[in-house]
Amino acid sequence: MVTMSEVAKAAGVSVMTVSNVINGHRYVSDATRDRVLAAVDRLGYRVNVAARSLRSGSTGIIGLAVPDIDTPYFGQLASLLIERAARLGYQVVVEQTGATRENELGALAHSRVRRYDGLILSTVELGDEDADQLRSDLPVVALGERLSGGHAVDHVAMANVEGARDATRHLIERGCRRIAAFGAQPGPEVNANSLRTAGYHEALTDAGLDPSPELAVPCAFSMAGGAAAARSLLAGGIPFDGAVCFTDTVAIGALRALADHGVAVPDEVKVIGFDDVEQGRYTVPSLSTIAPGHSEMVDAALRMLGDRIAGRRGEDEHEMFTGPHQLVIRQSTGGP
Amino acid sequence: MVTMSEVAKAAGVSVMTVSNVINGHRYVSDATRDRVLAAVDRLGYRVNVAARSLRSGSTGIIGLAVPDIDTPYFGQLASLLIERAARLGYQVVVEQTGATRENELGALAHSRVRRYDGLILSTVELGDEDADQLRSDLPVVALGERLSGGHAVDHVAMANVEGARDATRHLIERGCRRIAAFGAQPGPEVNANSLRTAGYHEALTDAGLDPSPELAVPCAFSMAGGAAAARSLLAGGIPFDGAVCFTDTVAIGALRALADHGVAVPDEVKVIGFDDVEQGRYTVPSLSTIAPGHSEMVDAALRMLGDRIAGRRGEDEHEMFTGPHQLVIRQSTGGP
DNA sequence: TTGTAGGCGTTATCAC
DNA sequence: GTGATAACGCCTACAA
Repeated sequence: MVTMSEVAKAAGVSVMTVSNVINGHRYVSDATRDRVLAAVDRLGYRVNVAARSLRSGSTGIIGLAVPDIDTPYFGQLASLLIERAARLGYQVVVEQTGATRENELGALAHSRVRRYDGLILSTVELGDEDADQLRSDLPVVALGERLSGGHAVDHVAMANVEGARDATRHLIERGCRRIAAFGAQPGPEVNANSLRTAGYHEALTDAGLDPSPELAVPCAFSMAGGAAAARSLLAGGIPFDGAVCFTDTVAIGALRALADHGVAVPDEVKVIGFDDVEQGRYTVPSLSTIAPGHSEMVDAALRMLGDRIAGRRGEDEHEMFTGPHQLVIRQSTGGP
Repeated sequence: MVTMSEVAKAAGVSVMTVSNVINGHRYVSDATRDRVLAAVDRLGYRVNVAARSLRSGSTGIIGLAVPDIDTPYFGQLASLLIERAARLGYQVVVEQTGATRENELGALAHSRVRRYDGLILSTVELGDEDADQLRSDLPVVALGERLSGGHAVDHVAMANVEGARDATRHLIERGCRRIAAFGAQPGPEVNANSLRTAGYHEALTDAGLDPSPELAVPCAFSMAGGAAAARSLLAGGIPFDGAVCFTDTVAIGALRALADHGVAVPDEVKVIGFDDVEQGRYTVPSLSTIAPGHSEMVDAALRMLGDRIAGRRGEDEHEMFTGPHQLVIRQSTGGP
């Protein structure tokens, strides 16, 4: 392993001069710089980041903890984050929690966190009761909904209520009267399910429609979940003419199940998702959805993390950002 | 930041004893161990990996360079790799190259590589002419096809020729006679396109069918690419009754375009993909495909990397592994 | 403009 | 069983 002192020896200068050249500091003559760079090239010297980290106290690495990266939503999130972080000079370690509370806590608690300058934690199962754990010395930004606010974390959220409300309202405007909600799960907890359920109910109530409990079908946020939810209604003979799916993956699964049962979308049932994953442009029919402002969310998360790493915000000042949301109309609700 | 020496002081022992406890070494009495662990807990001590890395010379980090992680194929690859690597005690830094040769080389050349114990490089644009660059002091495993073999790298590949041949043969057995290839690009280079094209031709020839150049449509390995390829045939009025798509994403795009043109799959045209991404189970119709043995490939890559990191293989001994492939029959070719 | 000394936190070695 | 010491490679001060 080539070290600075070997380069220094080869170039006939001191270690410090090599360091200055490597880090682009001033006060190095052109001649010296050239000699050093030549030696660097010749010997194949590369900075040892471990030593640099030890010295500087920072690692240049951000952790990203998500349930599973092989999922359209989290894949897109990770892709954006890695790209933007790279521009800021950070690399990203991806941890998969499998959406278990245990692993989400693990991402915080494990010794490995000493490796990160900051952590972006996409919480799914982490609830209010765990918020204390987030008070670590590690800068953390929570990305998700399972926190009711007022907690000791910076937080980036989606417009869950408003998005689900707009999606439901859109179906109502398109003439639907019996609108199912796939992924619904009313409850006191603050999470994507309950917030979107609230938005769904809000739109129904605003339109003078009665929420029918049998149309609020809980399901996993996955294609399999969406397919199962749709099948359960179809098999039960419960009529519906619209489906608000709480994620695009749920919607894709629902489209699949509807196709299996020979139900025409959008003619007999209109379907809308939530997330605006790229996939939705290519389903048959293409999928209407709520775009939750991924790009803005990633930017906000990085900005918050950067501020905190740099100590630009006090221990007890916490920021909150909600992504802008937008209705995207495609074929599954009668769009072009 | 709590250090070992603070813990040592609190527990009334030396730093070395703390280190021994942390690392589970022998020769520590139970009483001492308990005292140390209590102090660790009380002070919230966490190992500083930078210092440990500096000392040990290894980082516990593997790099994974892929074109874009927000893609079903690479997402699945990354997910599997992160999971398996975690079990081996490694974390994974994901780099996105955008499939440019420049960035793929960058993943190798940049100073940052000193951060990795090893690198898994999913080559797309890196060709034979770059193989020399792979001769770095960093353990590297190439995952992909753009290398003709005999090079100075460990290499994990897919059964491209055989997979494409089996896919094509399957369409022929199902009665197709004018079979398009979306993503085809014959040529002397060794890459996924040309190898799969070769397999496609092989199956046609074996069956006594003439490869018709107008049916070999080059396209990007993406949904947009597949849609464009299918549209170009449809718009050109070129008849075809089968389509071998060189990736599942291409196939999903093709399904979309066929649906737009009112072409029934599988009745009028049978479609098969390559990769077996989860998505393909939920398309309408569900997608027949070639499963390339992802799991085995990831295991092989990690094993090779591990061997090399541990120095269990000589500088000039290089290994090569080809994943097992399997035909998966779903609705798009008349399956259940 | 260049060089010297010291320490970041950890662990291997070797005494005790 | 436990502890003192010396590195690992780099960079901030300070000195020359």
